[in-house]
Amino acid sequence: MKDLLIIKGGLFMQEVRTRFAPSPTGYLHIGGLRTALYTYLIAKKNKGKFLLRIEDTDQERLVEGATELIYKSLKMVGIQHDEGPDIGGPYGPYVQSERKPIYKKYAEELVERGGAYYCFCKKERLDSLREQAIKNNQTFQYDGYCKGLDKEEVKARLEAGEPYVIRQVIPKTGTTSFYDELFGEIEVENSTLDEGVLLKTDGLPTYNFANVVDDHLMKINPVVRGSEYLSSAPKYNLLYQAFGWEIPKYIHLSQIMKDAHKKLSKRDGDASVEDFTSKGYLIEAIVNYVALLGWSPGDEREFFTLEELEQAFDIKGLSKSPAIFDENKLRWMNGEYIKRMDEGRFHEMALPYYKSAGLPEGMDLQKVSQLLKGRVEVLNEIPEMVDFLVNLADYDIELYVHKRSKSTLESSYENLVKAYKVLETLDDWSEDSIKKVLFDLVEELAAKLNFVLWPVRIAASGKQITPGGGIEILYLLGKEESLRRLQVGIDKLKGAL
RNA sequence: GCUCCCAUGGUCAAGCGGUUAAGACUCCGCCCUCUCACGGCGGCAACAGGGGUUCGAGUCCCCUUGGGAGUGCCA
Repeated sequence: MKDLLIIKGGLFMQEVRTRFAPSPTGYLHIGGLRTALYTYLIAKKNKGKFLLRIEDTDQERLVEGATELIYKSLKMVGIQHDEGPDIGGPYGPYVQSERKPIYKKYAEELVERGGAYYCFCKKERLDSLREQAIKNNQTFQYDGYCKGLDKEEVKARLEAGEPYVIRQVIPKTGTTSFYDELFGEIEVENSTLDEGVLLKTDGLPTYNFANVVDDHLMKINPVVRGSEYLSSAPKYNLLYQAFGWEIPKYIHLSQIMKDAHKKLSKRDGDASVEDFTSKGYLIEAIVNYVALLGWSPGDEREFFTLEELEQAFDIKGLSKSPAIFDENKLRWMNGEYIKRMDEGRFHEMALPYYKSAGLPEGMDLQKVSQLLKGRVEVLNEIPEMVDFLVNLADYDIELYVHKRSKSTLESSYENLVKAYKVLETLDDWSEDSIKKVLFDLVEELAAKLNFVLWPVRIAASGKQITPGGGIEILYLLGKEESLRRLQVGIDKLKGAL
């Protein structure tokens, strides 16, 4: 008896082996990330293997360096494949263009078995057929023109070196069905299926053929892929049957949408994983968020590390309907990750942003980090949050008017003058000392804290909202700059009174 | 057009025949507070429509509507 592995109540009679099979056409985008993640998790949850296969059978769409980008992204995410082009494995090669002879051999075998046939039709003929179909409002299907060719003729034309493709034979009548672990039984009429190309003129297979051959040879089970393959799955089953191969379990994943109508795509801009990380999103937050887009653990948990996902994941929680990517919620989750991060790491990550914001040399950046950590959602918002520490912008004196603190232009002026006086004589410019003299002042005035601190903070920052309060800001600015700014405030108010 | 799939608040989602239909994000209010944020408390907001089946339907079936995917010598 082989191993028994349980997926959604069904039994797996063999080792679980899943594969992520991107085509190297660019960077890994969010949808690809989620497919890779779920595929990986299904393998890990079942103590199986996860492999990476590069599907580069479309030589025209190849993008230089794209495969490396995929390695890089997966590594960043923390997904490690057990077999793949870069690390090898018992079922290689794992790059389809390097498997060319294999597909030819199997395509020929399929012709022998009656599951496929040679086709010599020219592009022009197919184009006009397709045009005709569109005109008649019909689905295009190859008309089987070359299907009836007798063996001798085929042989002769092949020997003459005529270009050819190999097409799949589809039964004219009857139905074909397949079972998806998520969607259940799906049945289609064979008459709606096209006798598509399996092996192209250039000798490379189409996806429709390569995926079946490779998944079988690499012992992939279950086959996990996007729901865009749902409608061609019957054809794959027909292929497995024609070869006499065992049909794998299928798990088709719903899509990630940009909005209700458009699916998330590279063309719409920032949809790649690296676009998000470069904006200041943490990879852990991205992974966590994406994991929950289309999957639910079934309980109230929403924070997961990769390791926790490996434990918790179950295809029962997969959603059949497409999910809309909500950057707003990603922002929130990223903010949560930042809050939970240790201070040292946050400081390290924030440093480059301080640099680009132009924070002064001598400033206590650790303190800045302390103030920011609980307030930042995405790292790239740091520069504008701290800009006031660099320059005091020209601000509207109406900022001094604040109802809750009972601040008016007059009171602000008076309090600023008093604050200036006590601060001017302060030698130890530490947060504690500043706090002490200002608190003493407040006590002396028998006022509310904010009556004094509101105008101080406004004068020190020129902004209505700041990370940190007045005392913290004065401390960061240093005595000289602080006094200068307070004086600016005093002058502004004086001019207005 | 044809084929297939999907359908709970604005978004992510729990729910698997009997619930006051969870929770999270967003938004709003209150509290806390040296501003903001955090935190705490509270609130707005959903079963697309119509037929069945059933004692009883968000949950099962059918139709309609809406949406998505496929329809390539792309994957």
